Amino acid sequence: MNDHGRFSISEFAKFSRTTRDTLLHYDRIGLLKPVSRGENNYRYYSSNMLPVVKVIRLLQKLGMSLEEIKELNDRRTPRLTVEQLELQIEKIDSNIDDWIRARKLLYTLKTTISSVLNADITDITIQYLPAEAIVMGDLNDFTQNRENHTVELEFYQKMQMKYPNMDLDYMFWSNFSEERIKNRDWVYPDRFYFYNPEGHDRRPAGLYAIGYAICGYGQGVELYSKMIDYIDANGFEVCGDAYEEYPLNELCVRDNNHYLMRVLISVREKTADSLRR
Amino acid sequence: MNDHGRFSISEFAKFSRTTRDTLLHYDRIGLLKPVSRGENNYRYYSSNMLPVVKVIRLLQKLGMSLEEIKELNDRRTPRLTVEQLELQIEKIDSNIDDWIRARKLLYTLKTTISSVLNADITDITIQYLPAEAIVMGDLNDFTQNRENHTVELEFYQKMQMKYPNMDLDYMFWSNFSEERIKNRDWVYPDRFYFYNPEGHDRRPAGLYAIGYAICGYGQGVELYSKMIDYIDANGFEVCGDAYEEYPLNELCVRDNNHYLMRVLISVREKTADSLRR
DNA sequence: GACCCTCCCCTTAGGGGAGGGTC
DNA sequence: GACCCTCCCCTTAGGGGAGGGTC
Repeated sequence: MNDHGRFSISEFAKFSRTTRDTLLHYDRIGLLKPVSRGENNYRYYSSNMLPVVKVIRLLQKLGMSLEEIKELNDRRTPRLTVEQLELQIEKIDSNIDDWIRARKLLYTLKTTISSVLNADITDITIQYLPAEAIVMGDLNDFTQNRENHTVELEFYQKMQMKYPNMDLDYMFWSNFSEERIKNRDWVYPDRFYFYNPEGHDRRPAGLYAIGYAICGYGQGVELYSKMIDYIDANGFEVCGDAYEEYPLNELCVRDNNHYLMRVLISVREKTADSLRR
Repeated sequence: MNDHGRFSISEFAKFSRTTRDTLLHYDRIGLLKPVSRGENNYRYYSSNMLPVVKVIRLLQKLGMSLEEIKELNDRRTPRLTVEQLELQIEKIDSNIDDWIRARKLLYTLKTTISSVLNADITDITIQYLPAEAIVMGDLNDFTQNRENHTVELEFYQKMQMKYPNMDLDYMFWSNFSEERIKNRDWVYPDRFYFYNPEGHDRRPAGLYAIGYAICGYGQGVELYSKMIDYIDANGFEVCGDAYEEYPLNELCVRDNNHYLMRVLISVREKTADSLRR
């Protein structure tokens, strides 16, 4: 094995799966010079330089600028290289974690949207739903006319404290207590929650009245009245929390008055006792 | 939950873990406009826009330009979004695979360098070495004065055919047959090989004479003579292939005459029979 | 005809002020 | 004093020719 490689620049570019332009640029900035120049001034590369290109490209993908790479390269020793390699391996591990999280987020978005794509949204229905993993926030503090975004910010910050390792980039929705629903008071949600496969809380399994409305955020209040009438008229009664969420929202709908709101209200069949009242 | 968010641009930047400048830029190119502008012309954002920022950033990380993202965004419908999400999830999976491969490469480099950092390189030694996973090439064709880089290119291309799913970005080294060593002919290697945790071939377990030289590529030939003398003088004899590799090379050494060459020659103790000859 | 050279201009996604107004 | 606005200039890592020579 000798060092007098005779790969022309384009051959070497193909060999190393980069481009001629990239190699020209590396030469220009002094990061990677060809082993030799022909009498015609042609650049010649050696196969030994291949892994060097590979490592440069990898460090770039890991976020280093060519200048930083050049600096490392100019000071390289076996010991420093081992140190750097260990560092970069850690970075790769953290990248992999990031991608796994990102995947979870996209997957949750996908299943959320898919879940309503084929749903019949014109009718109110009563369905049994299995439990679902969510993260439920603390009681919101809407006293003294505190502004909406302050309360949201608070929720978000508390969540970050409580679950420092959890991804909080999910959309969050509104939860109303049984009392509030019975009082027909559905302006200020008691709590915020969001779906997350790792959530420790549960939207409990059970019967739910499910209704849909196409509307903007907070513009679908009349659905609640309709649902409560429907629940009563069909021999059911509210027996737990209500959940208001927007499976189709700005992420996939352009017109902000045409989001899809879904309301779930926990119900049970009326008992003889409740019928008597 | 209403839509009249009142996050100022800097608040929202912090909230969404981006920068003010980025949000300004998104506004400028029409990708993400604030929900409203104050009378003072201040930009106001709503918490609902948070996942939108997240998804934009994710798509960027997945290699899309802001223009492409804007285009998708301008045509978004629930169905198209689901399609896109599926596509991007596949991309993430392929990214994860890429990082896992990259990790393997860096890890192999690291262990290779580490393995000689503390080695005593002044003496020739005889050591038992366990088997090691490698990828071994076919017989090289150096007939008719074929050029070195042609043979290397051939090796590389054959390897790509043979192991289409294997990473070929490793450094490859020279293997000499027992005959060649006995004939003191170590210019043209019989085969090339490289270390790879997934290699199907093996550098067999057994006794090896191990020698080191600090030199440039192909400049350490006298080590072979020394080693053969040493082997003979100590009651051993060559009984298999020799391996010539450069654990410290351009990747971690600046001076191309100060690489570290390591030669392994397969040996066994002389038998009574071989002593008699 | 395909490949190589140098020189020069262009792009994306923001970052960094300057100069002036607002909370 | 801290934050907001607009306007304008700057950067990194190449890609895309043009104009001319080489295999």
